[in-house]
Amino acid sequence: MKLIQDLDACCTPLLSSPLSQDAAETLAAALQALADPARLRLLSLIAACPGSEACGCDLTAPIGLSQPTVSHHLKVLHEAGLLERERRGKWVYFRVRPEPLASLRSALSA
Amino acid sequence: MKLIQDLDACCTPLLSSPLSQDAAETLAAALQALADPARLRLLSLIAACPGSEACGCDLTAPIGLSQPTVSHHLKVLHEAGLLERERRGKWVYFRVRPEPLASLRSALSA
DNA sequence: CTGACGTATCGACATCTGTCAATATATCGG
DNA sequence: CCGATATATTGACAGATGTCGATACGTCAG
Repeated sequence: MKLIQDLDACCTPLLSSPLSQDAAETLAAALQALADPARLRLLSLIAACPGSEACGCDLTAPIGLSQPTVSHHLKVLHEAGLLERERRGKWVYFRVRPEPLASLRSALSA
Repeated sequence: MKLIQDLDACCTPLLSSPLSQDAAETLAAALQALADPARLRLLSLIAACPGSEACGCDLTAPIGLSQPTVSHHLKVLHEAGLLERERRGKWVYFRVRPEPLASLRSALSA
């Protein structure tokens, strides 16, 4: 399993030099985490909340998927480093981490 | 099937407002086209060639996959608008189109 | 026309992925 | 401790995806 943490380290801009197999796998894993409509909507939904953070309990209804499915997508985003996760009592709050998105943007440049 | 052409039209920056289901599907389709190690390597390989263009016949060996598989990936990239395709005699040349990558970068911004 | 070569398509297959219902785990209020 | 509520995990399943060998298609040289 590729670690998405080191996107910066691994990924010179896509169009500037040929990617190694390893770099390609790392970058692909990061893109894969984003390449799902439900996950994109979750990210944008959370980003639109005050403080760029939202309680998990407020995310199931607007996405229109079952609670386990939403939980699954949140886990994928969290493991990709795109979301911070914080437990407060019975609730779990998620906050968008903008850094990996910035890394992705520069990896997709010339 | 989502048309990736209208990425600009559809996709306000991810973190600026909640995505509609339609916009999310379009953006996800574009990301999906990129989210594969072989395709990323093909893109970067082609971009590194003089004129950002390469003959298909020179792409199979460095990628290390069968000819049908490489042809399949090139088709995916072409249908996503990421590659131009031009036949010259028995050869087919591919050129990187930077525009959709730029659209993706801005879609992944705040 | 024929053979050679580059490319595309087809069919098959294993694997991955998104989804849900059922169930487990965690936390709190009383 | 108990019940209620939020969240996570499990198991199952259908559909998508990456891969290959075999084969078809296009184009050119002779």
